[in-house]
Amino acid sequence: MKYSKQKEIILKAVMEQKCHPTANDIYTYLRNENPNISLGTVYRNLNRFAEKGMIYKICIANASDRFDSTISEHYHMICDKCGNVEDIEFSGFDKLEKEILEKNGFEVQSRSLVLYGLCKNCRDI
Amino acid sequence: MKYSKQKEIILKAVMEQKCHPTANDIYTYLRNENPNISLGTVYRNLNRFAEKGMIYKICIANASDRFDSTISEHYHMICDKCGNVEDIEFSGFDKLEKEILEKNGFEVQSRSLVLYGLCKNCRDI
DNA sequence: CTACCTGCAAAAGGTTTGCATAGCC
DNA sequence: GGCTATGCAAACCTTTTGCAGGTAG
Repeated sequence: MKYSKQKEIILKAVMEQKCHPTANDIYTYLRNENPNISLGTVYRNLNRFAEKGMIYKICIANASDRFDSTISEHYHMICDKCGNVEDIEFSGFDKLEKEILEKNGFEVQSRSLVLYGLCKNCRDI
Repeated sequence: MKYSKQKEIILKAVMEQKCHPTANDIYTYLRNENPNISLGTVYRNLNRFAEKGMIYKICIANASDRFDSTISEHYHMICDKCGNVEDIEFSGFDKLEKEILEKNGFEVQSRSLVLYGLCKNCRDI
């Protein structure tokens, strides 16, 4: 992948943000220092990075995709009330995927698990 | 919920289609016999049914939502090549969700698991 | 009668894309 | 110099919504 200043700052921004930013979050964040950067470029590069496995793209029901600098196997829980995204460590799909391959002939290549509910804060209110 | 002819045929259509139809699939299917039905009505009612738990809404990354007449706990695998959706039976989240509640205070209310990969047919090609 | 429903069409929201220009190697 | 990336804006796709008229209870 060819170097560009934009790629550099977009990737850096994802790494810095701990809160699972959307493409638009990144765009807004970068606009401060780089008023000319375009939303199209942010989308293009985030998707490229995700394709290459450099970052992880989280697809969420009825909401913007989010991006995550953590690429090890993990999943997400999202609060239906405040929208906060938290990480979950889980690695319990091996057995299931083996069974699926044997029974259905389906070869799993990636997985998306999102748990929806209420986070601690919103439950307490 | 108040009766309407449209609700009746939309619900019937979901029950008849075994292939996890999108809202637009249902719309196209119903148009043959009911040229006046509107896409808005199809969306409105599918969402209402899903809210009431009468059908199940499957949210898929970068694609239209699909609807499923099976409402028991199950998940889906989707072929990246042909787009086919197959059912998976799985009920292994109880332990994980209990841990999450204890550790993070997050109360899971619903879950979305989608496995992406290659189905038998597409692997054979 | 009244509340809820429909069809229609327009709007919304998120994301992608075509094009001309600019930048890396 | 050639090829790829960018900025901009328009297009795109799916889904939602406002409105005026219709229908169930």
